[in-house]
Amino acid sequence: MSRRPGIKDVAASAGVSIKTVSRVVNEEMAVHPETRARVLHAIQALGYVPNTAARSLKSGTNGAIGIVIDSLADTFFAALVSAIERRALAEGLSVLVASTNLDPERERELLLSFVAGHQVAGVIFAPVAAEHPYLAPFRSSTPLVAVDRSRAGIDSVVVDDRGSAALAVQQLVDLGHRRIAFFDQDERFSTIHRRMSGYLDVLNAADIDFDSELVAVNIDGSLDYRSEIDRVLGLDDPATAFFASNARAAIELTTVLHRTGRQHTPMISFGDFSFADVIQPGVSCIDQDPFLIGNAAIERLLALRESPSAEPQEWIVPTALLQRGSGEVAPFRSAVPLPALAEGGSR
Amino acid sequence: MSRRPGIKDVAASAGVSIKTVSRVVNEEMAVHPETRARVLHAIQALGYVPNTAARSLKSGTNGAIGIVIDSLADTFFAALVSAIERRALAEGLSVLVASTNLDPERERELLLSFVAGHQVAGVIFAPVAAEHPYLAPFRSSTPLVAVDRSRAGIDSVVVDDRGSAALAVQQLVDLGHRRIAFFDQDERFSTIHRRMSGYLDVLNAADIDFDSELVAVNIDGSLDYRSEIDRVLGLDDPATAFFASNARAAIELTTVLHRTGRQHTPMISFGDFSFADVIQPGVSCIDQDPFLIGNAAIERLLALRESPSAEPQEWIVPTALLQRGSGEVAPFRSAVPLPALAEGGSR
DNA sequence: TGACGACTTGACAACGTTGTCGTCGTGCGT
DNA sequence: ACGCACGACGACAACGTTGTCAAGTCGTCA
Repeated sequence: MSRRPGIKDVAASAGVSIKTVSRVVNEEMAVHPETRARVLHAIQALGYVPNTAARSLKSGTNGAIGIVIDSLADTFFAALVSAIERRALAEGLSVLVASTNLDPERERELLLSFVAGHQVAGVIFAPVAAEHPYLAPFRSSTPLVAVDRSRAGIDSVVVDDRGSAALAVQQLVDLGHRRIAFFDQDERFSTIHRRMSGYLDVLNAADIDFDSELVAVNIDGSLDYRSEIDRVLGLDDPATAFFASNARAAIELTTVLHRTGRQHTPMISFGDFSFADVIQPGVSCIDQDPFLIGNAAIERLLALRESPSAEPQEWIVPTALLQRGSGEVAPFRSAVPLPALAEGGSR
Repeated sequence: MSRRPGIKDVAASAGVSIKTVSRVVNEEMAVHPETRARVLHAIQALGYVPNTAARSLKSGTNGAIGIVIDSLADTFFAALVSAIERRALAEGLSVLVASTNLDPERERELLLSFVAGHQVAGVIFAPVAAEHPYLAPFRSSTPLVAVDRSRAGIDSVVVDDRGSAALAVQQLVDLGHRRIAFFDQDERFSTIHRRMSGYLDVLNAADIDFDSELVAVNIDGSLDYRSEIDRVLGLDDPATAFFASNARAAIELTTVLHRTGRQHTPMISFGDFSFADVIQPGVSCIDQDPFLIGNAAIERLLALRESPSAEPQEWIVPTALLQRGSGEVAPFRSAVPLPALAEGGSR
């Protein structure tokens, strides 16, 4: 049979030159209405669809924005991509997604493939490696925006990790907690490092000694939450509350605590998750809205398209402490007198 | 400054012809090792990355597989895409994702853009429209696989909606339930239509009259779960159990029931969701594994690449009824004597 | 009437890569 | 010594589209 119809076939069928067809397709003016109608009819009849590859070869850009994230199976990133896609659509841009699975080498491949290979109109990525020297040649021509984790010299959209974490921990301290477990510390994420700083800030300000026994360290994602939880709750001076440094940890914590009948253990999570407000008690969270972050990221990217040589900015997206119950509970056996707050929380 | 290095620059720098560079990049044999080394060195030095657009223009395919789904914010689809991406990566294919938001017109645009515009190596899509006549010209050249919802004449990967739903409803009937609410009926999805058939199958076989009062109808996603739940529980002959026809409905049901203190109302969900096994009682589910479906879909797609003219097949991916508690409860006031089962469920 | 501008159209090159084919040299068999 | 096969490489066209530029038609104004 015949191959896909190309612009040539349309031109022949409409009795015009290929350039005129091109003009019609691209909605350039200066085409006689009658000619346009003939061409349109031929396009319709043949089912012509312009070839994207040829188009972007010619124009040097492919009208897509590349997104590189940790994993699509992560609901935070899935929602992030969804937000970006919606806005990109309105802008007439399509979306190219790929996951790194936290592998810096794969990150490199993907970013170079997008920027140099596909010549995307811009890239939004959750950085894995500490530095991305290989992106330097493209800085001036392709807008790059880091999300979730910031990097020096690159436009970034992040939340105030340190401050937000401090807010959460402060609430626990105000309720009388002195032994707050930190789940989990993970070398791979600078965000978590900053959240730890916020945690330490509060302890310092409240004159509470930092105890590394209260920190669960996650090596390559292989932390056994069950046994770590048992450990910190079994210390001579046990934890009276949990601070989950990320949603994944919060989910694990919640699951284990519920399964073992300790669902009333005070806890606050950095990062919301579905059902955090359904279970009893509701899990109090620092809410890090993926839609907000996604929208901010693509907004920044679109701005960079206009003025490519703008200085890199770091955008801080606001968070909120959602008080749902789990984080508004004083220690069961408190050594200090409780303030009026006690049970129940606000809201 | 200088523009991005092209194959010509590499050729000049290495002192060879562009064709030789092409050979090295594509790992064709018949290149002298020493020459190859020179070229490789030049590539390294210049930071050359081959242009994808030109490549796919020449070869007629772009080495990507297109995925068209309802929405990335839906965890089921996010996991599905994640599974497909992993397998595609192993195959050296990249992934192009886009959401329809259930708009058939947008589905059409996306599918045509992928198949005709981008000339993808294959498409996996969750069909929205009842028919896709515009895909006919590509049937022979581009592998197409429908997921989640099957369509005549197109390779499909689905679960046995009718049988699985029947399995769940049967369990409720076996426990003595005669008034089982169906949440929700939604015209837009044929899967839900088939699940309804399974529901009716069981009622018929058990000689239970179908009562349309027990069915919550969702028009364009605007169902008010809260009031519908109140309605079916307030009937003269009220519902004693719920069958959620989809995960979204299950989440809404669970949320409302928990918030209103009726969390022990018997219920089974078609479709698992996170935390279904954490809350108390756990929500019994028909488990429809997105990874299983994703893997099957891409496996079928890869097979179609080998033999493009194979007859369309419908693959049925197995489901499992996860008994977690909520679906193993007899009616509170049962008109019939209870079998030995009673409370607690198996597992 | 002639010239000039506005509008419409087309021929052709170019984008960066790969496929086709031909050339050149070298080693081997006879 | 001659021919032949084979390995290594390059010149050139082609993929489908858009940008550049020139050419054609028509109406209008002096």
